[in-house]
Amino acid sequence: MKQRPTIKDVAKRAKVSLSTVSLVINNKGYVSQSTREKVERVIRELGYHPTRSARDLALRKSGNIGFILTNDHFTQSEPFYTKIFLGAEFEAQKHDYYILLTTVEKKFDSLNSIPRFLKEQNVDGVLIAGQVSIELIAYISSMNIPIVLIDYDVENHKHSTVLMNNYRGTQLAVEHLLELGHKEIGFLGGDLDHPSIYQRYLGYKDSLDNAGIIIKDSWISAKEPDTKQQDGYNAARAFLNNGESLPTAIIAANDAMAIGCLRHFTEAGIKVPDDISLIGFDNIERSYHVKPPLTTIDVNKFEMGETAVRTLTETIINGNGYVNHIKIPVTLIVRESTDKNVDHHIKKRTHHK
Amino acid sequence: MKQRPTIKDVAKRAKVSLSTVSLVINNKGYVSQSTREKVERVIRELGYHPTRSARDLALRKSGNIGFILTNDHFTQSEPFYTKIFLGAEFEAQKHDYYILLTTVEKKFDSLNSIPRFLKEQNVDGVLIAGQVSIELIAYISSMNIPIVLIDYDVENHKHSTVLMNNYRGTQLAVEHLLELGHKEIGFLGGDLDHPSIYQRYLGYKDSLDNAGIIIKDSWISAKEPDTKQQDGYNAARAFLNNGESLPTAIIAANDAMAIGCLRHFTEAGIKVPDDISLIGFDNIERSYHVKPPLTTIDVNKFEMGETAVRTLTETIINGNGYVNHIKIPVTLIVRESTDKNVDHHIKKRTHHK
DNA sequence: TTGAAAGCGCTAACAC
DNA sequence: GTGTTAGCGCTTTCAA
Repeated sequence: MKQRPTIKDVAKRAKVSLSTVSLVINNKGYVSQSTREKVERVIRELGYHPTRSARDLALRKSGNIGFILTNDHFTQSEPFYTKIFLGAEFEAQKHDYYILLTTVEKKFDSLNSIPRFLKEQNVDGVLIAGQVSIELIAYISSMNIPIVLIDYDVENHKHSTVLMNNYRGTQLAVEHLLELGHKEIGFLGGDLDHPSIYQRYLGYKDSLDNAGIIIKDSWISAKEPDTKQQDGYNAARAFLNNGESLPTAIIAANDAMAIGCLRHFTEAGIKVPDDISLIGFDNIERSYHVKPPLTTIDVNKFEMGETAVRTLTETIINGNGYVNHIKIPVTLIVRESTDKNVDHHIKKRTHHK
Repeated sequence: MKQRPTIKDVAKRAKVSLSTVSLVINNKGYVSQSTREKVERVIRELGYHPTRSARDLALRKSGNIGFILTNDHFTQSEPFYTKIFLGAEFEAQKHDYYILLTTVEKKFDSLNSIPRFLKEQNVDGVLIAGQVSIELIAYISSMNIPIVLIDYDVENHKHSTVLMNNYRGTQLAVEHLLELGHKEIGFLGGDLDHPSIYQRYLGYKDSLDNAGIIIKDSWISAKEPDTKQQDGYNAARAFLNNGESLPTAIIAANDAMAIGCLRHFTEAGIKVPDDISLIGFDNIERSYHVKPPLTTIDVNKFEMGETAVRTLTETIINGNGYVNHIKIPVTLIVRESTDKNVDHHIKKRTHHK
């Protein structure tokens, strides 16, 4: 790094003391308007910027926050976490923090899984995104470093969380379908043990309850082990084979499952949305490219990152007792997979007579 | 950050001076085996770790390297740059550097496009990945900060580069096809002005030249404006409509174009690899999922990141005069889109008589 | 409202 | 081999 001006140079040139310059830089204490302006001018002339390491040393902080996610999450093709990172980086800038990004393996391994910024105590707080091993979370927790969990909720912890509003998401989906005239609405879910999926299920169930609609067992398929495309495909087959009539619309636990479902329907000659409406969740890129494009639920990932950093900096300032659970709002994206196909059905039934 | 032991605590407890401890930590100078062991033991006992800011301040360096890529590149669904980042982070660890990742807009804008670690001079060197605006590169260059360009080659610059060996890639592709018995090999390229694409074209051309095969104009389509899937689709149509007979195999400038080409062939009833063999380039995720899975060229992204950091640290040490141009080796991934379909053709032609 | 001086934790001469 | 000491550039009492 090339030689650059120090606070001393600024002081000398502005003919004031070091501390005055420091006060100006940090907008602290009382400095007369005239000296302030003078100092600011010199700073500009010299192109002065405080040296981070010196400041951090004096302040006894690292000036960094760590961002941890799993390898899988970081290199997955859906840019979900990268967008969260971008939001985090944007907000960190406002608080004068740098973000140290690192990935860890899914399974905990006390030798390799511990990010070096933790070993070296080079962060003032940590952001954890997605399903990071609870052992690691416990480890960090034991170091007494402020933590904010993003898009992941584990039980029995005392950290702040930033999640998307899963419950509200399926609520929006149901409202949309009700407005279109649907009364028979199914839910295609995978692993209900996953907190997010369960919230989505609850949002669906409560909304129909509130609308006075009694959910038939045959409208729900939630026995799949996971929530991937293949699970959606299998679940769709289960729907078709259960001997009951299909609901007029289905809400899937996520887009991947919706796409799998769509694929099976297509193969079985069932048309979306003509024969049945379909809603996904997550607004992944592919949800837009399938035929028909999926109506789905979107969340602002950038905002998740921003909020997480804001919460983390507050925790750093207020101490570890500060805990906050934030749900980021979701929005309904209406595309072609939902329609008033209730009418079609009625028409069809009429024809059948 | 909680109170932690300093070098002073270690010295006191080990009953040695500060400098001895420092020497032990940094593996410098001469320290007797016995004191070294004593100090190391105390360090372990106290769980001591040097404070970065203090060290950086004393060393007058930032201890960070910047990693710049465009927003588009970072959030694209193909995890190309994220893998490069991972490799870079891995190597940075060895050199005791932290990586500050930031994205910039594609178009340069002197107000917003300049990463803050540059303004604040908080990096000792910079990695630039992909097509970052040349204005920004010039700006950084003017700051006299060491730069290494990754996967991007601009003319007239004096920086080190880490590129994949594009030339060797198409050479491998041609060799593979020749081994299968192909003699009529086409090239489906887009924008030949792009340095990487041009290298791929050259590798193709030179290999056929060396094999004594004279390339027919009709085997080459390189008039498309870009290298996306749609361009491949269009190029494939051009092939079919030029009135000449198709070559027996085609090498595309990248997987995206190959997939577009494949799609058009499928629509036109041309079977891959039965009627024609097809090779892509880049080994993107989708190249594996199309039917048939594409034979393609792969490069180790992780290694690109590692190499870039290694080169950068060398430049930081040796000064900006140090320039190195490194090509990362590529490998051929044989899948189902290539076959000895030359024989099929011959058979067909025989039948036609 | 401004200045002097101590100290943050570490490195690197230089002396012993 | 090991200890002493003077910074690195900044913040922050405490006086003035």
